[in-house]
Amino acid sequence: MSSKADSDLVRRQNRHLVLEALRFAGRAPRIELGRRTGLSLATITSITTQLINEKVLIEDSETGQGTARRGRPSVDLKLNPQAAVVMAAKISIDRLELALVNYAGERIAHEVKKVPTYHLPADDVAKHLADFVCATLEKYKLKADQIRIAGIAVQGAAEASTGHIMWSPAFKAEDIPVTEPLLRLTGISFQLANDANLIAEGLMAREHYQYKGTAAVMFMGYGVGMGLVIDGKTYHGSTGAAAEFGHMNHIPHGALCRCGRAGCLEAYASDYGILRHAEGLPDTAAPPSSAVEPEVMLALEKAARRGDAKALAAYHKAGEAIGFGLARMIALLNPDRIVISGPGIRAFDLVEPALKTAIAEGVVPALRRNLKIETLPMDHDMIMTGTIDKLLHDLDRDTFAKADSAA
Amino acid sequence: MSSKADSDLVRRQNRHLVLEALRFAGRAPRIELGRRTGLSLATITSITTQLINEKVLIEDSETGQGTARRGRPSVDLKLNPQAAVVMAAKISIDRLELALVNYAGERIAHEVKKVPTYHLPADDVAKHLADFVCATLEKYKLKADQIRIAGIAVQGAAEASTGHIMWSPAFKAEDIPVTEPLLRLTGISFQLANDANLIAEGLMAREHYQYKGTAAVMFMGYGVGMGLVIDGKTYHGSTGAAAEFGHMNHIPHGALCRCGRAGCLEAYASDYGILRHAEGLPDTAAPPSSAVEPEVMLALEKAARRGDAKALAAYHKAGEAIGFGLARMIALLNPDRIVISGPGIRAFDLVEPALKTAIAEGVVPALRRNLKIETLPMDHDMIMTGTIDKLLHDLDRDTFAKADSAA
DNA sequence: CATGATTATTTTGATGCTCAAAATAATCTT
DNA sequence: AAGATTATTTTGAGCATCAAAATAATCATG
Repeated sequence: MSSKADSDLVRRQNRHLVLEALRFAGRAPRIELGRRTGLSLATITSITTQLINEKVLIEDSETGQGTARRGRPSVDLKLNPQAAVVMAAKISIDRLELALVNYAGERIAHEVKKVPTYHLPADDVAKHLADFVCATLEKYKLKADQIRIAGIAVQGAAEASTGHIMWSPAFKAEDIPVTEPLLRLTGISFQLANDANLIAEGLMAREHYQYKGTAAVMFMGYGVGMGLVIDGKTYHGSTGAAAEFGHMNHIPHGALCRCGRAGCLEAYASDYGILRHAEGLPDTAAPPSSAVEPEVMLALEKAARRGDAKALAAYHKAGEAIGFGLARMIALLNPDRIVISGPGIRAFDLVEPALKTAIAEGVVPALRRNLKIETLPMDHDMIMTGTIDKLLHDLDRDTFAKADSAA
Repeated sequence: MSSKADSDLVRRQNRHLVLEALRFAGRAPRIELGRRTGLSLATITSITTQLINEKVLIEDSETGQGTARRGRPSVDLKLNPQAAVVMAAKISIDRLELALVNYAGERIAHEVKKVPTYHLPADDVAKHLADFVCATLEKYKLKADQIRIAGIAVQGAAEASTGHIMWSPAFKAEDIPVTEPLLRLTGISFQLANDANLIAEGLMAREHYQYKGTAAVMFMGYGVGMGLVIDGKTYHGSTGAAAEFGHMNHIPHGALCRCGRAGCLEAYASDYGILRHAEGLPDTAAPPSSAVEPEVMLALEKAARRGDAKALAAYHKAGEAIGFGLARMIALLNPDRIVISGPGIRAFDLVEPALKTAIAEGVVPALRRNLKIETLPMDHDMIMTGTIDKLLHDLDRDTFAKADSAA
């Protein structure tokens, strides 16, 4: 089991509790922190004065609501924006994105750079990113050592343990080293993670900052992805590349997938899979090397809504694939929630009937009795938001919850 | 996150550490407990004298190895067998089993009762069990309140949260209430769990008592089951009925399963599924209502080994089904180990080639690079052993690690 | 406008836990 | 019988939590 406990552990855990409560509430007086954490006011005083001395928290005299009640007025505490700078990056097709955020979670910067990613040699990926990072640091007059924590979100299979992108729709190249060269070129140590995992993390963390159960967050669009939250924690698998839902087999020896294998769920339910079927191409037709243009998918939706039989059949097939995929996931994990999002959700009404039928056919009733399936409109910023949430949370836990965080 | 920490938590966790070390070692002197737990000798003395006063531990003066070294001789500590009595039950087809174990893990009793389970009305299940429990208690001159913890293992979908057996091959009836009537009739509060989960728990717990990663333990035989260990802890899902691997869909609209649905993995890979295919019956042929006799399966194996084409094809199909099922699980969870066991493992050589091919076809290479697949000969006692291990572990954590366990 | 009521925070003293170091215990060596 | 050696216990310091008491900073009110 876990390791030995001592008074250090106690303080660390309770400091973390206070920081978490404050991150959730934004600002709160000591008495409310006591209520939220269950700690006595004496302890809250002890912890907060320490944190204030370390410049992790600040008192905020602006009374906030003019609610002039009698009695000594409370004084709000909040996270000190100056305590740290966080850098979050996002790699997607033909586009790099970078955000700087202060410790209070306020965005300092948001930069975008267009880079033709697909044909980039593996070794150039980190170079482009590093250039972008350095330019941004310079623009905002920051030194690398002021970045207290940094992370990168990428679509596809990201291996956290090695810091390599094993495979991503943004690149033709495979097994791309990222974190090691970035550290060398910029002096900043980045964490690499799959974008779906990060969205799931962000989403569930927001959910009253205390989601406890098991949930799957699925994305449909150019590809099909999934982030898993198991017993309240995002699950990353043994190498950090879990929940490859899009490349979970749907039909043995089935349709040809972008990844070169046959029968993956994506080959039926991603943009190109749907399109291929709607166009009457055989399942063995090679997937396109670049993303399907949004206009093309919009046109296909319109056709389906006009009643075009081929288009409808393609969406039906996609719904069936997703439904059986989810059914298999449910059989294995018995989650209490499924959240479906992604750009493809625009056409969710077209896939939903087949999806529901497939789940009904593929899952033992006992397992779907308490299951909630929700949809969530896609917001492209969710990836950045999730990444930032995770980084701030890690910073709270691993750095500022420790007693000597002063630095 | 977790709740507030105080000195109580510290003591509880460190007591647990000591108990765990002693359960693993069997017996050990204080100095070794210090080494194993990382706690100072002063703390070990404090904790152990307390535990000895509470009669949870005892000193064992029998020097053990006659290794007469110089210096003050160490004195071994061990778990006090008298500290508690644990009851473990197992429900399988036509058979109830009961074991009594003392706190040191030594078996006090092992009773078996033949009961024709299949046609039992739902309400009689708990009655039969209760009678058996009461008779056993009487035989060993024990009162119900001496049983400190009790658990039941059952094949099929057991819902821990409600204490109902949702569905089991042992019963025609469904949704059978178990723990509630048992408590009423015997005064003992049982935990209900799926047998595969319990085996997984026992297996991984033994593994140096510190297995940390993600593993799947699969069983093949009359049915197909799975127990999941995720990040070092057995995973039970939101209602306690996770890892219904046998009823994970393999082929949409596929072969008829015992559970009434179509295309479940079990319909291809369980004894009856293999047999049905070997006998040339259609996939829609109704599964038998009772277990396939072991002799029949042995005969089928022999036929396959003689080169009988139909038998070979049936095993091939089973291997493919299991392989794709595992491939899907791997895509989702990226485990670092898969352990395959169960009575069906006798014929593993017959299914293995197709199984391996299916995994190779169905899993992204990155996810199987570090994956270990092992087989383990089935030992029917594993279920009992796993149940007992889990109960003792729970007892350590929830009862004896608490400071006032004296009772 | 001074005094009391009220609410928030800090201080104080008690208690519990771990730990390093010193003290004790129980052996074997010589 | 006096040392050497190894295991355990005792002692005193340090740190954390908490309940209760003390203090601070307001509003209410006669």
